[in-house]
Amino acid sequence: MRPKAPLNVCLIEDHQDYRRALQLAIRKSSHLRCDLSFSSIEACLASAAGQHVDVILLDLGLPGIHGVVGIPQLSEAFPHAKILVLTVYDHKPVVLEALAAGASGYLLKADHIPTILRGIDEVVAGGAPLNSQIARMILTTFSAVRPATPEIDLTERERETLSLLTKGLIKKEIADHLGVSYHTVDTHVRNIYGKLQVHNLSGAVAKSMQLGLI
Amino acid sequence: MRPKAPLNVCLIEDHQDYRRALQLAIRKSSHLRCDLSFSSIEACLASAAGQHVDVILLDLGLPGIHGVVGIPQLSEAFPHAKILVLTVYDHKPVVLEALAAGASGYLLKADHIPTILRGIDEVVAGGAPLNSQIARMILTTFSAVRPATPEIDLTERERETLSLLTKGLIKKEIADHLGVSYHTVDTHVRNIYGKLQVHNLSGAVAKSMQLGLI
DNA sequence: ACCGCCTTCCCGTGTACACGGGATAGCCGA
DNA sequence: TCGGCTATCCCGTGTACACGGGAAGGCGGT
Repeated sequence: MRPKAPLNVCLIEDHQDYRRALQLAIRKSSHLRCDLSFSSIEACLASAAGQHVDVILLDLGLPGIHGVVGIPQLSEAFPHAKILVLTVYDHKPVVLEALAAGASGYLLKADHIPTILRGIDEVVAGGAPLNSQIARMILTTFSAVRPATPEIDLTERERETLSLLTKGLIKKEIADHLGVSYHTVDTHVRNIYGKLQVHNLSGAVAKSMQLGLI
Repeated sequence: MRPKAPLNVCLIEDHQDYRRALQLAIRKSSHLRCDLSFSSIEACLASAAGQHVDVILLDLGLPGIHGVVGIPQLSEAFPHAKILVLTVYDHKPVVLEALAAGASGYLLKADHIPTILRGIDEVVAGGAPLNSQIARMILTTFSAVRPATPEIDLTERERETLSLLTKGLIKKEIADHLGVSYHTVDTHVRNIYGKLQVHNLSGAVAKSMQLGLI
């Protein structure tokens, strides 16, 4: 079941107490090793470069290089390592950035130690351990992209108009873009309002993006 | 910590043995009840309609109505229930369909019983328990869509304002909502324009949604 | 103590939008 | 052939917005 060689876990976490506790907990698992532990990304890159690392447990709110910024650097320095974010931040932009930057999982410090240990194993096994709140955030973010688009059928021109609106153009610019008059665009927009049941441009843009119409 | 009333869990699973085992395991948790257990969606809809259910553990490969198809029907019959998929299927289309149809979580039968029990609690707490393989699938599916977000830090008020804008409210309504004057909202919006480099509401809404700022 | 940032409020001008009307023309299916 | 849909164009009125200015209080950091 377990791989024969123990997994090398590297900690990057600036809170001494939490880091120590984590390190101790990890060391209790016979299949895990945790000899690398740093309070900043710089320190890790400086001291651990070239070492074999399987999993990096990374805090985000670090002194010096911020975790999100450091993810690509860590990926480069430790190409085989999976990066598992472990932080208190649960704000959407941070989460999305971290995952986009290459993190393989995202746990919160509110998660219990056993959950974190399980996360280490899961990430090595090719999984993506996510705190369930984080998972929900991601699902709601992307469920916008694929709702069973309930019968809102815009005409071709309306879709074009909407698409240009979501680029921030004003009606006049859209008119030029489509080679029609301002009035035509205005009419299209009115019809869009009717179909989307909104009463202003920002509402139309919001709704169309939520419904994945564009 | 625990809510006083026990949570009602409903099982829909056609494998007798697995269902029994699950039911026993759930009943061992003092805060969970599991009196409803069916081998098909039809049976569940026929017998349990109107009952109060907190969580539905749903298998997908069922005789009769397939799980994915049944999710909307279950949502309608049990509006308050969270649907937690528990199946062997880990194929992407099935997973995405199930989640798009309204499932609040997706676990695999390979997950251990304690994981499933934890999933029940998480889903009730508003989380989205995902098997880590499933989570990875979702991340890779959507990571293509997401460009690296350049750091845009809005203030709290700006975020609130933006959030209300994406609901289609006009400035005056936002002012009322936040309990401030129109002028204040106007100022916030101006600052948002500066940070997002746009010049109108629809552009701000579009950009913030593209960047996942809200 | 001071500076910078956030939040709050205000004035005024010009512009863009929302929406009530209306119209013409082409295309397609009944 | 006629009604329905789409696309195009137009007028006019009232409203909302964009943005130029200005200012004051709070709060945190130096």
